Amino acid sequence: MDDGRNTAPDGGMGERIAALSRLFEECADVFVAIGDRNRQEILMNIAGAGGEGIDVASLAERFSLSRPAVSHHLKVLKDARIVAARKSGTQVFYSFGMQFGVLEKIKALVLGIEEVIEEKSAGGC
Amino acid sequence: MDDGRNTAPDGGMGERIAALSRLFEECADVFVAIGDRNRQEILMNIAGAGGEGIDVASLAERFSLSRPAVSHHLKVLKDARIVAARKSGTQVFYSFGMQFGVLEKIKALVLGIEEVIEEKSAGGC
DNA sequence: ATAATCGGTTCAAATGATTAAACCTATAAA
DNA sequence: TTTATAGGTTTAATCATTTGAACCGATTAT
Repeated sequence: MDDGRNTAPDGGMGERIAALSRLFEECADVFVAIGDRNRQEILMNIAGAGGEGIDVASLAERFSLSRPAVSHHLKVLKDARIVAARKSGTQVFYSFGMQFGVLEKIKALVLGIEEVIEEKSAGGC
Repeated sequence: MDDGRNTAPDGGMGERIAALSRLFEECADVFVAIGDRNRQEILMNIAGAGGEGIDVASLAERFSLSRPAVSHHLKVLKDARIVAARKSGTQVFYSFGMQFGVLEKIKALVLGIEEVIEEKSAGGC
């Protein structure tokens, strides 16, 4: 039952695609988060801010963006586990922190894509 | 005004962040493309379709999506160099083709992120 | 030639994302 | 206590994206 040529067979290739699909789904919020230009620049400012991180007001005044807008983007980045928030007094310092399995998933995704591409060029002979 | 604490940290780190920022910007359209759930599923169907690819009508009937909608998503994926289009008669077959430097840029991005993270944890002492 | 099919494009409507003002909570200082 | 500051949340407006109907060009068959 596994001479799988086309669509999505139950055998080897289908399983691989299914795993890849799962990874894509798990990374969706990350891609949405880092696909936006404003959030990319916010993220780069956070990344360049040193280990202490950077507070929201300092970020806001760099982008001609309102604080609520920056706050919203920070929430998107935080929910995607791309940045971490550390509270200190009345202010909140955001720091670059993709290390919570996010990077590993992206790396697994890239690897999965490469495998599928290899499988394709190998199956063409 | 700028005593080098906030904006673009001096020396090596600033250069690294700048390079990372450039990569982020170059990958933006890719992230937007694969951040969308519909496009992810379309992409997975293309990836599981074999080397010949899959035509638009076949894709459209799998998603309870109109053909123009699918066509739109395919354009987004194609513009981001994630899929390739091959014309055959009246129909167009789309195939998975991230190999036009896209994957390399993502890998460079991941590497750059890892470097920044390492730099951060090393610079804390 | 006409007719039929496939798929891209245009356009307007619906949906979703971004934005800033106003407001609320929490912490710090007076 | 009161006052001030930082930042998150809510709301309403604006903007971008998504969607399908209608249409168009290209290709194939009759």
